[in-house]
This record gives sequence, structure tokens and C-alpha cells, in this order.
Amino acid sequence: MAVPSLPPVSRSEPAAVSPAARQRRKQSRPQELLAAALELFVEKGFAATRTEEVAARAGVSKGTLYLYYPSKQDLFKAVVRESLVAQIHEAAALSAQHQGPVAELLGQVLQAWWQRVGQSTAGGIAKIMVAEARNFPELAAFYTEEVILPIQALLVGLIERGVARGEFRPVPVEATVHVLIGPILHMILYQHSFAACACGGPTIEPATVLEVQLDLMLRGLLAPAVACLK
Amino acid sequence: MAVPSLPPVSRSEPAAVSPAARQRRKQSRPQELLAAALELFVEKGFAATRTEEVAARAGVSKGTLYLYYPSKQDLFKAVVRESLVAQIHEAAALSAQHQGPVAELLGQVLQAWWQRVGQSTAGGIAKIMVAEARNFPELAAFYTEEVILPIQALLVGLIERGVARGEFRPVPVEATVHVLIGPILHMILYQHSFAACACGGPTIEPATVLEVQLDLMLRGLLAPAVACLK
Amino acid sequence: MAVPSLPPVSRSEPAAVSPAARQRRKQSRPQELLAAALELFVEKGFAATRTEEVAARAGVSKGTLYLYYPSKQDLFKAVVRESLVAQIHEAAALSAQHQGPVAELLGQVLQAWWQRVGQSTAGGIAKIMVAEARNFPELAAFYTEEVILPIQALLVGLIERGVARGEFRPVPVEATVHVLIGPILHMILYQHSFAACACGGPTIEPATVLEVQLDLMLRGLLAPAVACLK
Amino acid sequence: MAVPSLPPVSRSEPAAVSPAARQRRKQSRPQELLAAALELFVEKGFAATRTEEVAARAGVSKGTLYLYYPSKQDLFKAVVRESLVAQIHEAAALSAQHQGPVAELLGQVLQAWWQRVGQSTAGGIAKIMVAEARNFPELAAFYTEEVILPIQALLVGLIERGVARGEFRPVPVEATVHVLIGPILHMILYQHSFAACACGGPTIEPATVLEVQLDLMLRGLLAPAVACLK
DNA sequence: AATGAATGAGTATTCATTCAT
DNA sequence: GATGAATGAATACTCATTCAT
Repeated sequence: MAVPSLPPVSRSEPAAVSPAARQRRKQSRPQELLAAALELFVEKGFAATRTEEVAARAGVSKGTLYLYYPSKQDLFKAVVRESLVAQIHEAAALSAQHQGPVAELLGQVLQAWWQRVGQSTAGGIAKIMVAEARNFPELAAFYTEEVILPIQALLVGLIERGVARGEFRPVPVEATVHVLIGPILHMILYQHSFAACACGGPTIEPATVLEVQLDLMLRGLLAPAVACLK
Repeated sequence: MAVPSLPPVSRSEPAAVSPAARQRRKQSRPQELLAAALELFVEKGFAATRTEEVAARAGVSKGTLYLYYPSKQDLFKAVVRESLVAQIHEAAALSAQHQGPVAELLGQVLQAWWQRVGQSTAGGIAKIMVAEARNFPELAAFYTEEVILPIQALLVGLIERGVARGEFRPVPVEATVHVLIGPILHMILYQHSFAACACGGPTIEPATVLEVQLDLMLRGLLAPAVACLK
Repeated sequence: MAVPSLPPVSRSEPAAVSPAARQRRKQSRPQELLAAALELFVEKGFAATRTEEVAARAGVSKGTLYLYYPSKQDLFKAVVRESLVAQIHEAAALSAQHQGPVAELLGQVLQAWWQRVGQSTAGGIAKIMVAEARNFPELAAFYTEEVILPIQALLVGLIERGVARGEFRPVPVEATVHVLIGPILHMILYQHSFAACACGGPTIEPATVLEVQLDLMLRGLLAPAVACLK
Repeated sequence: MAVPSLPPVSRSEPAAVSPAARQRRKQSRPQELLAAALELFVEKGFAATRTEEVAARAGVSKGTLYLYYPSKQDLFKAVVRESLVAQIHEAAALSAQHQGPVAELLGQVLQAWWQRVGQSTAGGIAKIMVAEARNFPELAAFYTEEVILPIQALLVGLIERGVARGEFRPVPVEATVHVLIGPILHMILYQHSFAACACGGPTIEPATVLEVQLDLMLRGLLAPAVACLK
């Protein structure tokens, strides 16, 4: 069974190049897995996404996925952290350092959210959560804690600042936040559901909708004196 | 427990009563099945709802369900027709016969929709469709045809009427409809997802939100002259 | 429970015309059911045939079928009796009364069997039995008793008569019967399986096959002196 | 529970032996599954065989079966390829290289077919196909293409060769093939249906039947000059 | 006699997760 | 680290048979 002299061919190949490349791949694995998972979760929802397909799209085997994320739910949480939580911190920072009229800042925040989240695949996460909250309460709790409450706090702060400055009429703050979020969320959900399956419904032009929303809302929000001068 | 005097009715026509009872059961089955299905679909979504559980909740066996609806998808379509399509026709009728200021009518329509649909279980259908549209394109097409397009047409008509009467500023109509629907839809979706799983997010007071929405939107929508006089 | 005076309405209608017609239908029910059952059993096999479809094709309800035949297996047995057993008796009678060369009689019997059974739907019963014998041993036993053994006995008798008359070479009788039946059975099975599903196999011309079979077999069977004179 | 001295064997090469064992299992799985499937299909037919039972008989779980064959129909096709198609190629090769009297070759081919296919479980496949052709047209088409047509072509070639050599009388070739196949097929079908369920019919002695068939057929087939000299 | 509503056992296929290698 | 073979629970839909009317 002894093989006296192996041909030298097999020696020269795997030794030199691989370790670095493998290292590089190894370090980017989590990112690749999260990217693949985000795409598939948004496309099919949480329950209907197969872990094997996530692994395949990331170019690894099923087993490897479980090496990095111990369960499908953990994978989902990681996707949310990667895709949304960071954006929220940025928005919070932006609005903390802002000076001047709140109306302007509000517009900037909504626009930025639409561009960074709504336009990207990450927007689809909202659809997933709406769909699966009741079936996966743990995910719902996580998402509420990490996404909904921070966004809520951010917008409540903005409205209150506007009212305090005399810029906005005094309004029920929380309800107003809800109204403010509604149209943009509607647009995001629509894009990731009906618009994505070519089933003949009305098409949406996001730019126009956003413009109309800001126009309508700010007119409604601004204190009477300011509004009628415009 | 004794029943002293049975009414003579049941004696004289034994043939007549029994078929009637059976008939009564047969005729009420569809309703009972649709009610059970609506509840479960809204609770768990379309894919995650088991037909057997629907049957059980309606108090019949699995086989009986299939006696009335040939497939899960057909059952779902029947639920949609029963729960939403009728409401839409009513709203359309209401707005067709209305005379006077459109702003008032618009408020009535949104309020009615909230009370008849948003408050009831039927509102959850919107959540189901957002969640499953991409996985069940046939259902998405059906829902678009029967629900989305008619509602869209109704609201487009209202806005256009308001603009024609000089009551509203000239606005991009379709985008405005989208903005108009957004907050109320947001509220419905929220109630049937996060709010329903007690996972600690912000609570919503529908009455306030609705009031704020109408206030904000109408202020933004009304022609300047009218708005500033208010 | 006494019904003192039935309204005369119900008297005038169903009394006059119906009873005779109903009687006529009632008497032909079994025939209609058997005809429908034969067609469907041959088309789909025993297990794959639904009793409801049999009833529907016969123009009655599911329940009525069970009024005449207490189970699917009983229905099948009735079909066999109706379609095959009678034919066998006729063939037996024919060969009992025959005088003269057996070769001639053998040809007549096989031809008749092909025309009366092979060509008709009833031939398909053989296919069903081959297919389901192991899954429904009770049916197999019934069919063996009522169909296989009588046919076997008939043909064994013929061959033995031919040998006794010096017309045929002395051959192992039972094996010869098997060989004799083979080609005609093959043809029947083929017609009711591959030929019936248009899947591109060779087509068969029954007349030619039958002719060839008789030619080959009789040449092989006849005593040398007779054969070489032909 | 103490293990005093573990053999050093397991230390030196743990990597080498185990993968081989696993590999061995993986490579033999398809064979084991096909063997189990063949048995059950022949026993119960295609439709009545449960995939779970196939898996169990092969000693694996339901899921494992689907790792190797994506559907029941694919499993069946694989069984046919494994059991029949190879045999056909061998028979074709045999008859292509044969020199000398065709009568002799024809006998060899039929005998070989009986021994290799008729005697083995594989013969039961013919029964399955006769039984299910109309219900599974795709399988029927596959079987026609892969089994029926090649066998037909093989036998047509043999008869034509015999006629061309002046060995056989000129006969309608295709019909003759049908007659030739009939008895042997009859025997195969009988063995896998009535004979297998001990329901009291006539028993068959294959050796005798085969002998009689060859005897009868060749006598009938040979050109007169040759036949009468025998 | 006739109906047809109701039943519930039975089955192919999918997929998250594990673990031996 | 990485693989992928193996598992088995879970689910829509069918159909023979029953029985109240």
C-alpha cells in the first residue's frame, strides 16, 4: 500500500496561494451569508426561505451556515442588525447635531430613510416583520426593541422640538409620528409585495409620492401663521 | 329540565322540520367556514394556516371543508370576497350619491373603512396579502383586481372631484391617494402584527391617529383660500 | 303521528305518470351501474376508480350505488359475472355440441372470444385482474374460480379431444393451453394499456395477429402427416 | 467502563478509514433503494407502493430516499433502467454477433430473457406497466421508448433475418413478433399476479411452457422443406 | 327507494437541524 | 473549519363508506 514516490505535481499547488485566500474568504463569510440571507428573506419571507438556499447563494454548504449562525432566527437577527440598526444610529446622530428649522430636518430624515433603506433591499425587512410577527414573537420583540422603538423615539423627539420652537402646531405627538411613517411604509411594503410580482396593480413613483407626502404633511403641521404665508 | 308543553307544531309535520334543520346547517356551513378561515388566516398568515385547523374551528372535519371549497386558495378568495369586496361596493355607492363638499365625504369614507374593516378581523387580510403576494402570485392578482384597483379608483375619483370643484389644490392624484391610504393601512398592519403579539412596542390609539390624519391631510389638501379661513 | 288529512296537492302529481317510469328506471339501474363501472374500471383500474364517478356516470347518486352493491368489490364481482361468465358458458356450449375436426373448433372459439370479449370493453377486465390480483386476493380468488379455471378446462378439453382423435400431436396439454392463450391475451392487455394512452409504441392489427397465431399454432400442433400435406 | 488499552490503530489514521466507510454507504445506497423499490413496485404496483415503505425496506428514512431520487416517478424510471434496459442491450449484442441458423438464436434469446428477466423480480415490471400505463402516461411513454421499442426492433430483426436466409416462411413480421412475445409475457404476468397470491388457479411449469412454445412456434415458422424433414 | 352531507384514514414531498467524517 | 448525508415531523387533499333525512 506504500506509495514510494508521489509525483511532484500535487505538491506545488495547494500550499502557496491558498491560506491567504482562504483567510480572506473566511473573514468575508459572514457578510456573504448575511447578504444572501437578506435577499432571500425579502423575496420569500422568513418562514418560506430555506437555509440551504441561503448557504448555496453564499457559496457554502448547509453545515457551514450553522457554523456561523446557530439557527435561522439568529441569522435573521444578524441581518436586521447589519441592515437597519446602523442606519438608525446615523439618523439619530444627524438629527442630534442639526440646528435650525425642524421642518427641514424632518424632510432630510425621511428622504434619507427612503434612499438608504426604502430603495435598498433592506426595506423589505419591514414586510417580513409585519408578516411574521405573530408567528415568531421572539423576532417581533427583538425588532421592536432594536428598530421600532428607536425610530419612534427619534421622530417623537423631532416633532416635540418643532412644537417647542413654535414651528409646529401643538399636535398629539405619537399619533402624528404614526401618520408620518404611514405613507413611506406603505410605499416600501407595496414595492416588496405587489409591485414585485407583476400582477397588474397601480404603479408607484416614489419621488412623487415622497414629495406629495412632505408637502401635505408640512402644510398640515406648520403653525397657521407660517403656513398661510407660504 | 322538563318541558311541560311542547308546541304542537313539531308533531304535525315531522317531515318538514328535519330537512329544514339539515338545510339550515348546510346553508350556514359556508359562513362558519369563512369566519373560521378569516380568523386563522389573519392570525397565522395564508401559508402557515392549516386547513385542518380551519375545519376544526368551524366544528367540522377536514373533508367537509373540501366539500365547500375545492382548495385552500379558493377558500382564501371566498374570504376576501365575503369580507372586503362587499364593503368596497358600499363605499363606492356612498360616494356616488354624495352631494356637497368632498372633504366631508373623504372623511366619512375613511372613517367608515376604519370602522367596518380596520376594526374588524377583516383588516388583517391586508397583512396577509402584503406577506404572501410574492409567494402566491395568483392570489396577488386576484386581490389586486378585486380590492386594490377598486379602492384606488374610488379615491382617485374623490380627489379629482375635489380638485374640479376648486375645493382641493391641484395635486398629483395617484400619489396623493397613496399618501392618503398610508397611515390608515399602517395602523391596520400594526394592529395585526406587533400589537397582536404583546411584544412591548408603542401602543396606538386609533381614534387619535385617525383624527390627526384627517386634520393634517385636509389642511394640506384644501385650497389656500379655504384653508386659511378655517 | 297520524296524519289526518294530507292536502290533496301531493296526490295529483306523482301518482299517474311516475310509477311506471320509475319502475322502468329502477329495473334498469343495475345494468346502467354495471355498464358505467365496467368502463371506468377498465379505464383506470380497480383501485383508482372512484365509486362516486361510477354513480355519476350511471346518473344516480353515490348513496344509490351502495343500495345495489354493498361495496366496491361486490360491484366489481357483479361486473365480472355480467361481462365474462356468460360468454364462457356460451363458448363451453359451442364446443360441447361441436362435431368434426377440433382444429376448426379451436379457431372458432378463439375468434369468437376475440370478437365478443377482446374487442369489447370487457376485455379490459383481464388487465385489471393482472394489475390488482396481489392487492385484492379475494377478487383474485373469485376471478380464478369463475373465469380462469372454466376457460382452462374448456381449452384443455379441446386439446385432449384433438389428441385423442389423432388430429394433434401428443403435447403437454396444460402448457399448450398457456401458449395458446398467450398471444391473444397479450393483444388484449396491450390494447387496454399502451395502445390506449397514445404514447407512441407499435400499433397492432388484431386481424393479422390472430391469423398469424392460428396459422403458426395449428401448423405446430397438427400431427406431422396432416401438417405436411397442407 | 475503563478501557485499559485502546489499540493504537485508531490513533494513527482516523481520517483515512472513516470517510471510506461513509463513502461506501453512500455509493451503495442507490442500489439498495432500487432493490427495495423493485420488490415493492412488483408486489403492490406503482400507485399502491408507499415511498416510505421503500425507504424502510432499504433501511433508511423517508427523507433519504428523496436525497437520491427526486420523486416516485423518477425512482420508478431508475428501477426500469437498472433492471431492464441493461438486459436489452445484452440481448441486442448477442444477436448482432451471432452466426448461423436464426431458429437457434431465437431460442437462445427467448430462453435468456426468461432466465434473466422472467425468473427474476424484474419481470414484474411488465405487470406494473400494463396496470398503470393509462394512469401514468409519462411512465408509459418512457417505458415504450426504453423497453418496448428496442425489444420489438430486436425481434423484428431476427425474424427478417430468418426469412431472408430462407430459413423461415415469409410471414407478417410485426404480427409474428407479437405472437412470439405473447406466451412468455403471459407467463411472466401470471407469475406476478395470480400465482403470487395463492388463490388456487392452475400452476405453471415454466420449463415446459417454454419448451412447448419454442416447439410449436418453430414448427410453424420454419419453411416447409425444413419443417417436414425434422 | 334515493339522496348527498359528513367523515377521517391515508400519502408524497419538504426542510431545519445534527453530526460523523 | 467545512462538508453533506441523514433524519422525521409536518401538511394539503382524496375517497370509500355511512346515515339522517
